[in-house]
Amino acid sequence: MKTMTHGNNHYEMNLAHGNLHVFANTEVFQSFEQKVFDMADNNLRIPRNKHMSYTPDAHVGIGTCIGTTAVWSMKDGFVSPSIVGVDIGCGMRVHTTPLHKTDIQDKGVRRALIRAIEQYVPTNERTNTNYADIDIMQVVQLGLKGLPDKYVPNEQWLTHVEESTFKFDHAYLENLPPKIRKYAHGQLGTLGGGNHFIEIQYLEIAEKQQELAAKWGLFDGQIVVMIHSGSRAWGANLGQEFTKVFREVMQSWGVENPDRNLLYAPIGSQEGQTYLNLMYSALNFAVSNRHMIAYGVREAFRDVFGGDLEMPVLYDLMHNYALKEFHRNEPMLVHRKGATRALPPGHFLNTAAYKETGHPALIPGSMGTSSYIMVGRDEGVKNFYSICHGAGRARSRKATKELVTVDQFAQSMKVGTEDEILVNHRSLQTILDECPQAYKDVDQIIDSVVGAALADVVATCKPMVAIKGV
DNA sequence: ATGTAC
Repeated sequence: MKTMTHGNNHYEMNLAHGNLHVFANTEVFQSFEQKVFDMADNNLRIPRNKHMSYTPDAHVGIGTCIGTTAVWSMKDGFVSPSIVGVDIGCGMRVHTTPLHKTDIQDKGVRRALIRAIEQYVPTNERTNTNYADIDIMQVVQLGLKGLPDKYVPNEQWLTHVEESTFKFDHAYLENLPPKIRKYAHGQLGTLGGGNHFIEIQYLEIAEKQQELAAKWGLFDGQIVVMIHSGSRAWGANLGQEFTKVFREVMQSWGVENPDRNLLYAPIGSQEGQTYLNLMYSALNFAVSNRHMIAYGVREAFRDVFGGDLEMPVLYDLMHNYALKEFHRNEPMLVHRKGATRALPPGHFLNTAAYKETGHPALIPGSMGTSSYIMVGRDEGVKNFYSICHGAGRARSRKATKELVTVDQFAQSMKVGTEDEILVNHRSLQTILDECPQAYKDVDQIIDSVVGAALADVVATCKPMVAIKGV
């Protein structure tokens, strides 16, 4: 196997079935296990691939590694539910506040915020919202534009997002899995489990980015709310259903891959079209879910700090999807599975509000560590403007529970000190598999991305409160 | 990831 280097932190590996680009610093690159490269090689067996890459947070996933960007031409390419991932539309959202760090340093105030947020945003399995005036079928068809006006505080909530409506052919809704509607309405505006979270953080603006930060309405010491959630059972049901559909149709075509969990079909096939169209319904659910979580968080902040507190959206964007994008003079299907789009200043794909500056790329850390607000660079073109989606898991949930003690977890949350990061759980045991020790060192990941000239850090977000589901 | 489960 031959490995070429293209400048800092950019490797190109010549695998048996095609080339894999890897963006990582030396330390991170050397830490990858062979399994992730074998997995890439299986993915490269899919014909006519235009680009396949790993960001530094890459780790083994089902069929395809988390941290993959994979591109095909819309004309003769492939679509893969395995390279979208099971949590379709999973993504990040940040809201700013006028508050300063010192306003919530008091633990009593922070505990009041946790209690208030939990009143509006269900965080436990099987706890639901009850927005009687929301029609869930309008939401999955029209995204944010399918929500009643009363849940849209102002126009800005519709413009500072990757897309307010993901357009698709609604006729395909006839092919929805039968059980998908069952819990959908009650799950809109709920957090979900696993790595999903709501964090209250304060900002440290990067020295060289004061001007851009000010343009985005950010200031040093500012309190912001970061939300990580997805399309809940709606996307999971679609993912499951189409895994079955694709496996059957691949069998009937006689298509073989060493990994039975790696499923794909031509974009132009009936199965490919059905999946692509319905995937967009999950993206509409996901962005609306994060919107409604944010709406609940805003209500909670208003209960604590007064009814006129404004919480503008900074941005909402996803890291699990396949989008049709125009690159290299043709329409391409860009899969991002645990990879974040980071468009540079002036790029035509930017939403109008961020055309001039490039949009905020929102990168979560692990619990108890920093998160980052970044901005893409022109050089990102070499990776179709994809950067990391977070720290990336370093070990499985099971292995984490065996390795890390609750005490070690508590220490990393600074429990008992003035700077303790407060959590909504009585015991850390419940969420031990989400401790920072389960993840790679996020600073190494960010260093890899910055060093590869894919993006720059605008602000570091330091956690003060972490709200997790189960 | 998912009121998980060929």
